[in-house]
Amino acid sequence: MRKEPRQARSREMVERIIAAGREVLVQAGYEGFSTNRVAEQAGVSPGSLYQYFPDKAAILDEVIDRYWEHNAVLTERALGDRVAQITPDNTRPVIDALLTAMEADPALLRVVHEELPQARWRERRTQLVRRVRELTTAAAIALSHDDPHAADAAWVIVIAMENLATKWVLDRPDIDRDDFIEELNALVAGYLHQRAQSRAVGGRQRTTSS
Amino acid sequence: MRKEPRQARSREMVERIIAAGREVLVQAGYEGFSTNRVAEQAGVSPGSLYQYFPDKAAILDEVIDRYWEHNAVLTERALGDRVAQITPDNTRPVIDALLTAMEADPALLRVVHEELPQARWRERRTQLVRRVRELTTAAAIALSHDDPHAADAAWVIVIAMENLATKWVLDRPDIDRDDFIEELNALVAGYLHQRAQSRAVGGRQRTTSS
DNA sequence: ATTGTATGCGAGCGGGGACTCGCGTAATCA
DNA sequence: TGATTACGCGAGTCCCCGCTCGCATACAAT
Repeated sequence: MRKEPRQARSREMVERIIAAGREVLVQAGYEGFSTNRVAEQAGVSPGSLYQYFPDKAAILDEVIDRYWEHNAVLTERALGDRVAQITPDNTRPVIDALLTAMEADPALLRVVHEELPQARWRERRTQLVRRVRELTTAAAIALSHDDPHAADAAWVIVIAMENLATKWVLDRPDIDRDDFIEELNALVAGYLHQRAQSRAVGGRQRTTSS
Repeated sequence: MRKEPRQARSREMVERIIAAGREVLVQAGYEGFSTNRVAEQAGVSPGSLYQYFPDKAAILDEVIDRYWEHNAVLTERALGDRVAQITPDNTRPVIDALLTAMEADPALLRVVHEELPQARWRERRTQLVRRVRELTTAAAIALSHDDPHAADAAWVIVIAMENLATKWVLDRPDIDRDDFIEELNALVAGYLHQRAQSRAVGGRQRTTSS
C-alpha cells in the first residue's frame, strides 16, 4: 500500500477497486486484467488506483489473497465439528469441506487455476492445502505407525485430492456430488489399505498379487 | 499458414522460427513470448515471421502441437510391448510410460502446465490422456464387469495420474522414482479393489467399516 | 470563515508489442 | 542472359498499457 486511506470515502473506494479487480479478473481473464479496465469498472479514475496501490500487481495480490482467505474460512466452517469422525476409512468430511470451498466461487477458481502463472502465487495456496495434509497424515499414521514412506503417501493423497476436486468443479464431469465423494473416499481408503497390506506381506516390492 | 514455403531456404527458416519459439517460451515464459523476441532468437527479421505464420498465436500453436505430438510418441515407445502385462494390480508400465513422457522436457512441461491459459489448448492435451484412459478403463472393467460407475472410476484415475505425475516432475518432491511408481500403483490397485469390495458387500453406501 | 490536508480526476507520457509495407536480393525458369 | 517469382529485411505504424502529474474539490481543524 502506498498510503493509508484515512477518510471513510477513500476506504470505500479501495473496497470498490478490489471488488472491481475481482470482477475484471473473472470477466476478462488474467490477460485482460488492465488497470484502466479495473478503474473503469470501479467507476474511478486511473490515477486514483495509484493513491493506495503501488502497482497493478498489488491489486491482483489483494484479490487473490482474499480469495484464499475466504476459502480457508469456508473449509473450516464446512469441517465444523465433524473432524472427530475422520478415520482412514471415512475421509468424507474432509472431502466434503474441500468441495464446498471449491464450489463457492467457480469463476475465480477457474482463473486462479487455469490462467494465473502459478509460480507467483505458490505460497498463497498453502493454507487450505496444509489443513488437508494435516488430516491426511493423521489418517495415514493411524494405519501404519512406522511406515518410512508415510510422508510420500500424504503427498500423493493431498495432490490427488486437490486436483480431483478442482477438476470436478471446473470440468463438471457427469458425476453426482455424493457419488464423487464416495469415489474419493474409496480412493483414499483403498490406497491406505493397499499400502498397509503390502508392507505387512513383505515390505516394498515390485509385484503384488491380488 | 499464410504461404507454403517452397524453397529449401524458407523451409529451414520456418523450422528455425519454431525452434526459437520453443526456446523463447521456455526462457521468457508465456508472458515474455513476443514476436520480436522470437524473431531475434531465430536470427530472422520480424517481418519474416509473417510470411508463413498468420499471427503470433499460430507460432505458439505449432510449438505446443509439436510438444504433445512428441509426448504421444514417447508414451507409445515407453509402453512398448509391455501393454500385455497390465492388470488392475500392475499398472506400472502405464505409469512408467507417463512419467517418461513428462520427464522428456520438464521446462516446456512447466510452461504448458503453469503458464498457458488452459482454455485455449484444451483439446491438444487429449492424445496422451486418451491413451491412459483407454488402459485404465480396461483395468477397471476387468475387476467389475457391470459397474454402472466404471466411467467415474476411470475419470478419477486419469485425472489423478496425470496431475500426480506432472507435479512429481515439476515440484521434485523427495520421492524416489521407483517408490513413486509403487505408490501410484498402490493408489490404483487399492482404489479398484476397494470399489469392487464395496459393491460386493452391498452396493454404494455412505459408511464402510474396515 | 480560513487554512491546511486528504482525496479524486483524467489527459497524457514513455514504452513495448503485434503486425505491415516497400524495397533489395536470391533462386528459378525460359 | 533476361525475366519472373520467391524470399527476406527492418524501419515504421498503430495501439494499448502501466503509470504520473498538475489541478480542482471535499473534508477537518482551528
